[in-house]
Amino acid sequence: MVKVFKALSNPNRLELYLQIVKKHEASYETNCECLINDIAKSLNIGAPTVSHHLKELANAELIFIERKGKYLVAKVNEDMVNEVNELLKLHLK
Amino acid sequence: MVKVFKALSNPNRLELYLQIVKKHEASYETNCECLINDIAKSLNIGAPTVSHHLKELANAELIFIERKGKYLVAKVNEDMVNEVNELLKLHLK
DNA sequence: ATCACATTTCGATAGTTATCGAATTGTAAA
DNA sequence: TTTACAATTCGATAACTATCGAAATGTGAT
Repeated sequence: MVKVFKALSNPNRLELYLQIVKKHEASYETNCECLINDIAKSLNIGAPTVSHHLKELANAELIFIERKGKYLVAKVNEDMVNEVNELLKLHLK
Repeated sequence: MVKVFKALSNPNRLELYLQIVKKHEASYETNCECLINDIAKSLNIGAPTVSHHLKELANAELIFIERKGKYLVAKVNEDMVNEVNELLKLHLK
Protein backbone atom coordinates (compact mmCIF):
# COMPACT_ATOMS: atom_id res chain seq x y z
CA MET A 1 0.00 0.00 0.00
CA VAL A 2 2.96 2.22 0.63
CA LYS A 3 3.79 1.73 -3.02
CA VAL A 4 0.47 3.24 -4.01
CA PHE A 5 1.06 6.38 -2.01
CA LYS A 6 4.58 6.64 -3.28
CA ALA A 7 3.26 6.39 -6.80
CA LEU A 8 0.91 9.29 -6.20
CA SER A 9 3.41 11.40 -4.33
CA ASN A 10 4.98 13.01 -7.37
CA PRO A 11 3.13 15.93 -8.96
CA ASN A 12 3.57 14.79 -12.53
CA ARG A 13 2.70 11.22 -11.73
CA LEU A 14 -0.42 12.24 -9.83
CA GLU A 15 -1.47 14.41 -12.75
CA LEU A 16 -0.84 11.54 -15.12
CA TYR A 17 -2.89 9.20 -12.99
CA LEU A 18 -5.76 11.66 -12.79
CA GLN A 19 -5.76 12.06 -16.57
CA ILE A 20 -6.08 8.32 -16.95
CA VAL A 21 -8.88 8.21 -14.38
CA LYS A 22 -10.71 10.97 -16.19
CA LYS A 23 -10.70 9.08 -19.45
CA HIS A 24 -11.66 5.95 -17.61
CA GLU A 25 -14.63 7.69 -16.09
CA ALA A 26 -15.68 9.14 -19.42
CA SER A 27 -15.89 5.71 -20.95
CA TYR A 28 -14.38 2.49 -19.84
CA GLU A 29 -14.88 1.15 -23.30
CA THR A 30 -12.10 3.09 -24.92
CA ASN A 31 -9.99 3.49 -21.78
CA CYS A 32 -7.03 5.78 -22.00
CA GLU A 33 -5.17 5.84 -25.23
CA CYS A 34 -1.93 7.22 -23.96
CA LEU A 35 0.20 9.07 -26.40
CA ILE A 36 3.29 9.33 -24.32
CA ASN A 37 4.65 12.18 -26.35
CA ASP A 38 1.44 14.17 -25.99
CA ILE A 39 1.36 13.56 -22.27
CA ALA A 40 5.01 14.50 -22.07
CA LYS A 41 4.28 17.77 -23.80
CA SER A 42 1.28 18.55 -21.60
CA LEU A 43 3.29 17.87 -18.46
CA ASN A 44 6.44 19.53 -19.72
CA ILE A 45 8.63 16.53 -19.14
CA GLY A 46 10.41 14.17 -21.47
CA ALA A 47 9.02 10.99 -22.94
CA PRO A 48 11.44 8.76 -21.03
CA THR A 49 10.19 10.24 -17.81
CA VAL A 50 6.57 9.62 -18.72
CA SER A 51 7.44 6.05 -19.58
CA HIS A 52 9.07 5.71 -16.19
CA HIS A 53 6.07 7.19 -14.40
CA LEU A 54 3.62 4.92 -16.16
CA LYS A 55 5.67 1.98 -15.06
CA GLU A 56 5.60 3.20 -11.47
CA LEU A 57 1.83 3.51 -11.54
CA ALA A 58 1.58 0.04 -13.00
CA ASN A 59 4.02 -1.31 -10.45
CA ALA A 60 1.82 0.07 -7.71
CA GLU A 61 -1.05 -1.74 -9.44
CA LEU A 62 -3.02 1.45 -9.77
CA ILE A 63 -3.26 0.92 -13.53
CA PHE A 64 -2.74 -1.74 -16.12
CA ILE A 65 -0.72 -1.00 -19.21
CA GLU A 66 -1.07 -2.72 -22.51
CA ARG A 67 0.63 -2.14 -25.78
CA LYS A 68 -1.80 -1.57 -28.61
CA GLY A 69 0.22 -1.43 -31.79
CA LYS A 70 2.43 1.59 -31.70
CA TYR A 71 0.68 3.12 -28.70
CA LEU A 72 -0.12 2.32 -25.14
CA VAL A 73 -3.44 1.85 -23.45
CA ALA A 74 -3.82 2.33 -19.73
CA LYS A 75 -6.68 1.06 -17.62
CA VAL A 76 -7.50 1.95 -14.05
CA ASN A 77 -7.38 -0.94 -11.60
CA GLU A 78 -10.64 -0.30 -9.84
CA ASP A 79 -9.98 -2.95 -7.22
CA MET A 80 -6.84 -1.23 -6.04
CA VAL A 81 -8.51 2.16 -5.95
CA ASN A 82 -11.27 0.66 -3.82
CA GLU A 83 -8.72 -0.83 -1.46
CA VAL A 84 -7.05 2.50 -0.99
CA ASN A 85 -10.37 4.15 -0.32
CA GLU A 86 -11.20 1.52 2.24
CA LEU A 87 -7.90 2.05 4.02
CA LEU A 88 -8.35 5.80 4.19
CA LYS A 89 -11.99 5.85 5.09
CA LEU A 90 -12.68 6.80 8.70
CA HIS A 91 -14.77 4.28 10.57
CA LEU A 92 -16.42 6.42 13.20
CA LYS A 93 -19.07 5.25 15.61
CA MET B 1 -2.56 17.02 -2.23
CA VAL B 2 0.76 15.68 -3.36
CA LYS B 3 1.99 16.47 0.12
CA VAL B 4 -0.60 14.12 1.58
CA PHE B 5 0.49 11.22 -0.56
CA LYS B 6 4.11 11.95 0.13
CA ALA B 7 3.35 11.91 3.82
CA LEU B 8 1.80 8.47 3.55
CA SER B 9 4.46 7.07 1.25
CA ASN B 10 6.87 6.02 3.96
CA PRO B 11 6.17 2.75 5.76
CA ASN B 12 6.84 4.04 9.24
CA ARG B 13 4.92 7.21 8.67
CA LEU B 14 1.93 5.36 7.26
CA GLU B 15 1.98 3.05 10.25
CA LEU B 16 2.18 6.03 12.56
CA TYR B 17 -0.76 7.68 10.84
CA LEU B 18 -2.83 4.52 11.04
CA GLN B 19 -2.12 4.21 14.76
CA ILE B 20 -3.38 7.73 15.26
CA VAL B 21 -6.47 7.03 13.18
CA LYS B 22 -7.19 3.92 15.19
CA LYS B 23 -7.16 5.83 18.44
CA HIS B 24 -9.23 8.54 16.84
CA GLU B 25 -11.82 6.01 15.76
CA ALA B 26 -11.90 4.40 19.18
CA SER B 27 -12.80 7.68 20.81
CA TYR B 28 -12.41 11.17 19.54
CA GLU B 29 -12.68 12.41 23.07
CA THR B 30 -9.27 11.30 24.19
CA ASN B 31 -7.63 11.43 20.76
CA CYS B 32 -4.15 10.04 20.47
CA GLU B 33 -1.84 10.61 23.35
CA CYS B 34 1.39 10.14 21.55
CA LEU B 35 4.32 8.99 23.60
CA ILE B 36 6.99 9.52 21.05
CA ASN B 37 9.38 7.19 22.79
CA ASP B 38 6.81 4.40 22.89
CA ILE B 39 5.99 4.86 19.24
CA ALA B 40 9.66 4.95 18.43
CA LYS B 41 10.15 1.65 20.19
CA SER B 42 7.18 0.03 18.47
CA LEU B 43 8.38 1.15 15.06
CA ASN B 44 12.03 0.43 15.77
CA ILE B 45 13.19 3.91 14.89
CA GLY B 46 14.62 6.72 16.97
CA ALA B 47 12.66 9.43 18.71
CA PRO B 48 14.05 12.19 16.48
CA THR B 49 12.74 10.34 13.47
CA VAL B 50 9.28 9.98 14.97
CA SER B 51 9.27 13.67 15.75
CA HIS B 52 10.18 14.37 12.16
CA HIS B 53 7.45 12.07 10.85
CA LEU B 54 4.79 13.64 13.02
CA LYS B 55 5.77 17.00 11.68
CA GLU B 56 5.45 15.74 8.12
CA LEU B 57 1.96 14.40 8.79
CA ALA B 58 1.02 17.70 10.34
CA ASN B 59 2.57 19.61 7.47
CA ALA B 60 0.42 17.62 5.08
CA GLU B 61 -2.51 18.63 7.29
CA LEU B 62 -3.47 15.03 7.86
CA ILE B 63 -3.25 15.55 11.61
CA PHE B 64 -3.05 18.31 14.16
CA ILE B 65 -0.44 18.21 16.86
CA GLU B 66 -0.72 19.84 20.20
CA ARG B 67 1.57 19.82 23.14
CA LYS B 68 -0.12 18.68 26.32
CA GLY B 69 2.34 19.17 29.11
CA LYS B 70 5.26 16.88 28.63
CA TYR B 71 3.54 14.88 25.92
CA LEU B 72 1.98 15.34 22.54
CA VAL B 73 -1.57 14.84 21.42
CA ALA B 74 -2.41 14.18 17.80
CA LYS B 75 -5.82 14.58 16.20
CA VAL B 76 -6.92 13.43 12.78
CA ASN B 77 -7.97 16.19 10.41
CA GLU B 78 -11.18 14.65 9.17
CA ASP B 79 -11.68 17.32 6.54
CA MET B 80 -8.43 16.49 4.85
CA VAL B 81 -9.11 12.77 4.93
CA ASN B 82 -12.47 13.42 3.30
CA GLU B 83 -10.84 15.50 0.61
CA VAL B 84 -8.42 12.73 -0.20
CA ASN B 85 -11.23 10.23 -0.38
CA GLU B 86 -13.14 12.49 -2.72
CA LEU B 87 -10.15 12.83 -5.00
CA LEU B 88 -9.58 9.10 -5.18
CA LYS B 89 -13.18 8.04 -5.51
CA LEU B 90 -14.14 6.86 -8.97
CA HIS B 91 -17.10 8.67 -10.44
CA LEU B 92 -18.50 6.07 -12.81
CA LYS B 93 -21.72 6.39 -14.72
C1' DA C 1 13.55 -3.59 -46.76
C1' DT C 2 13.20 0.94 -45.34
C1' DC C 3 11.15 4.83 -43.12
C1' DA C 4 8.90 7.40 -39.64
C1' DC C 5 7.56 7.60 -35.31
C1' DA C 6 6.37 5.75 -30.60
C1' DT C 7 8.37 3.78 -26.64
C1' DT C 8 12.07 2.00 -23.82
C1' DT C 9 16.66 1.36 -21.95
C1' DC C 10 20.90 3.25 -20.27
C1' DG C 11 24.01 6.17 -17.76
C1' DA C 12 24.51 10.27 -15.39
C1' DT C 13 23.30 13.98 -12.21
C1' DA C 14 21.10 16.96 -9.05
C1' DG C 15 17.93 17.07 -5.49
C1' DT C 16 15.36 14.91 -1.80
C1' DT C 17 14.77 12.20 2.37
C1' DA C 18 14.94 8.68 6.17
C1' DT C 19 17.65 7.91 9.66
C1' DC C 20 21.06 8.39 13.22
C1' DG C 21 23.69 10.23 17.47
C1' DA C 22 24.69 14.22 20.05
C1' DA C 23 23.43 18.25 21.92
C1' DT C 24 19.60 21.33 23.20
C1' DT C 25 15.21 22.76 24.86
C1' DG C 26 10.75 22.30 27.28
C1' DT C 27 8.14 20.86 31.31
C1' DA C 28 6.53 18.90 35.54
C1' DA C 29 7.64 17.25 39.90
C1' DA C 30 10.69 16.76 43.93
C1' DT D 1 16.20 25.27 41.61
C1' DT D 2 17.66 20.90 40.64
C1' DT D 3 16.35 16.60 38.52
C1' DA D 4 14.32 13.51 35.28
C1' DC D 5 12.43 12.71 31.21
C1' DA D 6 10.00 13.99 26.89
C1' DA D 7 10.59 16.25 22.58
C1' DT D 8 13.27 18.91 19.26
C1' DT D 9 17.09 20.72 16.68
C1' DC D 10 21.37 20.03 14.33
C1' DG D 11 24.73 18.05 11.27
C1' DA D 12 25.92 14.20 8.76
C1' DT D 13 25.32 10.30 5.69
C1' DA D 14 23.52 6.79 2.82
C1' DA D 15 19.86 5.68 -0.13
C1' DC D 16 16.52 6.90 -3.31
C1' DT D 17 14.37 9.35 -7.24
C1' DA D 18 12.99 12.61 -10.95
C1' DT D 19 14.77 14.02 -14.77
C1' DC D 20 17.57 14.40 -18.86
C1' DG D 21 19.87 13.25 -23.52
C1' DA D 22 21.45 9.68 -26.33
C1' DA D 23 21.06 5.40 -28.05
C1' DA D 24 18.31 1.28 -28.84
C1' DT D 25 14.09 -1.15 -29.82
C1' DG D 26 9.39 -2.07 -31.45
C1' DT D 27 5.81 -1.41 -34.97
C1' DG D 28 2.95 -0.12 -38.79
C1' DA D 29 2.98 1.96 -43.33
C1' DT D 30 5.38 2.82 -47.73
